[in-house]
Amino acid sequence: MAQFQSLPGFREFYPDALARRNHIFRQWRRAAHAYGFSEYDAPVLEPLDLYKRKSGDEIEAQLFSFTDKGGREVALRPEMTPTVCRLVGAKANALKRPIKWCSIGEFYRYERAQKGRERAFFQFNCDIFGEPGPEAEIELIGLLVQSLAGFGLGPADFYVRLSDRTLWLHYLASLGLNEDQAKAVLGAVDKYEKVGDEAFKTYTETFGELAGETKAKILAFLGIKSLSALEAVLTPVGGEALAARLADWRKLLNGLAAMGLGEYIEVDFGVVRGLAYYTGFVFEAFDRKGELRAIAGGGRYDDLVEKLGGPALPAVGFAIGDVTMGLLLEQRALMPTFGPTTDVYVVIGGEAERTAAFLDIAGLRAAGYRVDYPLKELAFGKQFKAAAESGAKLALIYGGDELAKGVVKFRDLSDRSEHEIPRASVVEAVRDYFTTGGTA
RNA sequence: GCGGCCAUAGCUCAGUUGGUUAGAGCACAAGAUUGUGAUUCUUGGGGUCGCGGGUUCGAAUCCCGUUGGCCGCCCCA
Repeated sequence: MAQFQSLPGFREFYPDALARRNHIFRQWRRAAHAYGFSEYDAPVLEPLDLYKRKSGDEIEAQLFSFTDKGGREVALRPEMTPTVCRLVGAKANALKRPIKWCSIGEFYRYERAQKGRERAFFQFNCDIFGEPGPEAEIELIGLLVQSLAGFGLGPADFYVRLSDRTLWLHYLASLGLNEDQAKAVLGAVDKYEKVGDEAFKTYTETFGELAGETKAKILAFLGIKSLSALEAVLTPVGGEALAARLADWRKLLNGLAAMGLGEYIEVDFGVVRGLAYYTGFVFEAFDRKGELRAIAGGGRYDDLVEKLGGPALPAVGFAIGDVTMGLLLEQRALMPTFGPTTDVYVVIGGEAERTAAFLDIAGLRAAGYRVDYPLKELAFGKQFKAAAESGAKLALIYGGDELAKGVVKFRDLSDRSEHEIPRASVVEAVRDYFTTGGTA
C-alpha cells in the first residue's frame, strides 16, 4: 500500500482517465470555437479579497486559502467569474464587442466530496460581456446546449430550465415586499423544490409569517412553466418595465426555438439560483432522469464587473463541470473507450537490424506517424502480438533476410497480407497506405 | 462542520465459532515458441490484511481510535 495518498477530493488521472477528460475538453472547445468564443486562462492562485468582495466573508470557509510567505492572503480559485470580470474590466475599452470568451480550468473548493462533487474539478466557463439584451442569452444558451449535445446527448437526455430574477423581483415588489424580503423569498424559492414548505422557515424567522394570499401567489408564480402562464399572471400587474421584460422573454424563446433548440428549453420559475449577484435570466441544465446534480448553471450578472472595480459592463455566463458531465456520459454510454494509439509497429529481428530500423523509425516519426517498437530484443511471435495489441494497422519487419536484400517487409495487420518494399521508400509507402484509407 | 456504510494483491473478491507460511480469477512478466498475431500449458513477481493501540497463548477476524473511500445533511459561486 502506498505510503502517501492523494488528498481527499483530488483525483489522479491515469492515462485512461485522462483520455476521457481530454475527450470532454475537446468537445467543449469545439462547441465554443464554433460559436466564435475566444479561449483565455488566468492564475490559479488569487487574492482572497477577490472572492470575499463577490461573495462575502463567509465564503472563506469553503476556500483553499492561506497566507503566503509574503504575508498575502490568497486562495486557490473556486470559480472563474471574478477573475474573468477583472480581466475584461481592465481592458474593457480596448476589447471589441461583444466580448465572447471561454476557458477550461481547474477549481478548488474546501467542501466535503460527494457524488458529482470533488474538491478539485474542472469547469468550462463561457461568458458574453457588453451586450445587455436577450440576444446575448440566445447566443450563450445556444452554446450551452451545443456543448452538451456535441457528445451525442439529445433532448431526451438533458434540458435547460430557464427563469428570471428580474421578473421575480418585479413581481415580489408588486406584492408589496421590500428588497430584503424579496431576497429572502428567493432563497426560499431556491429550496422549495427540495424541502417544500420548510423552505420558508428562514423568511418567517426574520420577517414573520407571509400573508396567506401573498404566499399563495408566490407559490403559483413558482409553478409557472410556460410563457403564456407568465403573461397571464403579469399582464394584470401592468407597467412598462414588465411589458418590456415580457418582450425580452418572447425574443429569447423565439430565438432559441429558431435555432432548433426548443425541445431543450423549459420555462421554470422554480429556478432562481441562490447567488445574489445574478440580475436577470438564470438557467440550469439537468439530466432528464433527475438522477444527477446540475450539469451546468448560469445567468446574467450585470453589476459584477463594476463591483469588482471595472467599468459598468453587462455580462451573462455559464459554467459546466467535468464531474457530473462525465457521470452523465458514462450513464448514457456516450463515453468512448480510448486505447493505445499507434499507426505503425516496427518488428525488429535482432540487435544487428535495430540500427537500420532506428533510422526509418525516426524518419516516420518526423513525418508525423505514431510509431512504436520493442525496446528490448523480443521473439518474433511476441512482437507480432505486441503489434496487434498496440492497435497499429501496419507492421514493418526489419529482419536479417530483408535487410540483406535492401527491403523491408510491409505487413497489413488488418488482413495479414504482406509484401516487400525497398528500404529507401519506407516513408512514401506508409504515406500511400494511410492516405488511401489503409487498403494499399 | 454533522451522520450512515465500508477498507484483504494493480482490479474484482474469498478467507468458517479467533488457530500452521493469507488465497482465487483477471491483469502484469518470463518460458514452452531463435521469422509471423486472439488459444493453451508451465512458471514468476506483487500483501507489515488502510494506519495506530487494546483484548488474547494466538487477531485479516473481537474492541477503541485514526486516516481514507462511498452515500447523505449543510453548502453548492
